[in-house]
Amino acid sequence: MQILIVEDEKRLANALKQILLEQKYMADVVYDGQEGLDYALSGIYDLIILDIMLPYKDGFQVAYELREKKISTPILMLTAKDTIPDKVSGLNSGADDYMTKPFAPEELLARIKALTRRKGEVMLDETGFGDFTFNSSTNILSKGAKSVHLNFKEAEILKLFISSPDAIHSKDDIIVKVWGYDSDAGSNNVEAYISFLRRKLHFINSSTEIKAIKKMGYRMEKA
Amino acid sequence: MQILIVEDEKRLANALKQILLEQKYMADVVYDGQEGLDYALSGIYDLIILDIMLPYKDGFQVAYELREKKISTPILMLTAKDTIPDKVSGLNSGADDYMTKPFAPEELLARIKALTRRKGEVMLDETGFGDFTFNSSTNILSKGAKSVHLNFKEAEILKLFISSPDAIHSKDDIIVKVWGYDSDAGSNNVEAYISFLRRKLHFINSSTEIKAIKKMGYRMEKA
DNA sequence: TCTGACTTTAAGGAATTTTTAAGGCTTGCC
DNA sequence: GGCAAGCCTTAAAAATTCCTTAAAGTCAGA
Repeated sequence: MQILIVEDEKRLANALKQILLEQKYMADVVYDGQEGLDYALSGIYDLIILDIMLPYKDGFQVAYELREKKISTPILMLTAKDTIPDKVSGLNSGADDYMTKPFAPEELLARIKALTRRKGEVMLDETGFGDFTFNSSTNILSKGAKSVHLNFKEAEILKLFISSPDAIHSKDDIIVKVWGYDSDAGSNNVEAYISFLRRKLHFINSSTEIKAIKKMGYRMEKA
Repeated sequence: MQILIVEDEKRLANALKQILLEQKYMADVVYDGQEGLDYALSGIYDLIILDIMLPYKDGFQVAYELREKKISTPILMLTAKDTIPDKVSGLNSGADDYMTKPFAPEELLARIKALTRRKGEVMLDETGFGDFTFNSSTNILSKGAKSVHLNFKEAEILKLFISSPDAIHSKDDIIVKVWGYDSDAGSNNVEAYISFLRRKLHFINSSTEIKAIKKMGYRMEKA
C-alpha cells in the first residue's frame, strides 16, 4: 500500500510519515503542490494525503488536475481551517474525504482504511501461519522460492484460517463468511475449495495441514 | 462479549445476530433508535452495531446522546449510503467505525474484532474432570502427553458427564440428549458408546471410571 | 465472440462414524 | 448348579461424511 503525502509543514509531514510507517504503509513525502502533482500522476499510489495550503499550487488545484487527467487515486484532504467553504471546495475539486488539523492519528488511520478499502480488497498485506506466507493484497501464497496465486474464494478461506488460528471453522461458518449469509452454497462447495487449498499448500511444499474434524469443521495446523 | 444490534431491517438484523452467535458472541437485537438508546444506556454492552436510518431516532442522534451521557461503548455504524457527508457525521457524532451496506460478514467480524480488541479475551473450551482434560472445540481428550480424538457421539456423552458431575445418567436420558427425542436407538447403543469411551479413557491412562449402576444408569467417578 | 480464469455441480471412492448383532460376563436368586 | 436379567465387548454391516476430480457453467476482458 503506497501513500503519497503532500504537505509543506515538514514537521507535520514527517509525523504523518512516521504514523504510516508504523502501520506498515509505504509513504513518500513531497513538500509542494507541483511536485505532489508530478508524483501523483505516476498513478502508483493507493492514496494521496493532500494539504490545501501549499506552495506553487494549492491542494484544490492539484486534486482538480488529477481528476482531469483521469487519475482516480483516493484523496484525503487536510485543512487547517474548519470552515464550510473549504470543505465544499475540497469535495468539489475531487477529494474523497477531508480532515481538519489538528487530528488524532486514530482518526487519520480510520479514514485511510475507509478510503483504501473502497478499491475492494482489504490490506492485510503479508501474514502467515506455520511455514508459509500469504500476501493478501496480491493473493500470493508462498514458501521459500515456490509460490502460487490464490483465487478469490481460496484466499478468503485461507484468511479465515489465518485470522483465527487454532479455531475450528464449521462449514456453515465458512459458507456464511465467504459466500454470504443468503447464499445457497452447500457443504460440497466448501469441501471442493478446501481441496484446492490443500493442493496449493502442498504445491509450495508447505507442511501446514487443514484437518477435517468430522461433523465439526476444519482447522489449520502447523506441522 | 455482549453486542447490541440496532437495525430496523429485520432480515438483516437477524442475519447479523446469526453471524455473531456463530462466533460465540451474545447478541441482542432492537429495531428502533429510541429502544436502541435505552438498551445501550444500560452500559452492559461491549459493542453497539448501529444503523443510521432508524425509526424514531436516527443513528447519529443515538450515538451523540450516548457520548453525551459518557457511555463509551464502541459504536460501529451501518450506512446504506456511501457518501462522505454520512461518514463524517458518523465519526463526528461519536461512532468509532462505520461500514457501508451491503458488506461481507468477513469484514464485519474483522471490524468487531478491532473494536473490541482491548478487552481481548479468548475463550478456550477446555474442561476437565478427575485427571483428564477435554477440549470441546477440537474434541480431543487428553491426560499428560497422551491424547485421543473423540467422535461426535462420544464427545456428546462425555460432555454430559462433565456437565453434571456425580449425577447418575440413565440410558434413556442419554438417548434423549444425544440421539434425540424421537430416535429409535436402544440401550445397546448407549452401552456400546460407553464402552468406546472407557477404552479411550483407559488409553490415555486416566483413572477416571464410568461406573454402571444396575437399573439406574451410569456415573463418572474420579479414581 | 472467443478465451481464460474462476466457480459450481456432480459423482465415485475413501475414510470414519454409527448401528446392529452375537456372544460373554457378572450378579442375584431359585 | 442353573437360570435370568442386565451389562460389556467386539466385529462387521450400514450409513454418513469427506475427498477428489472432471465437467459444465459463468463472467469479464481482449
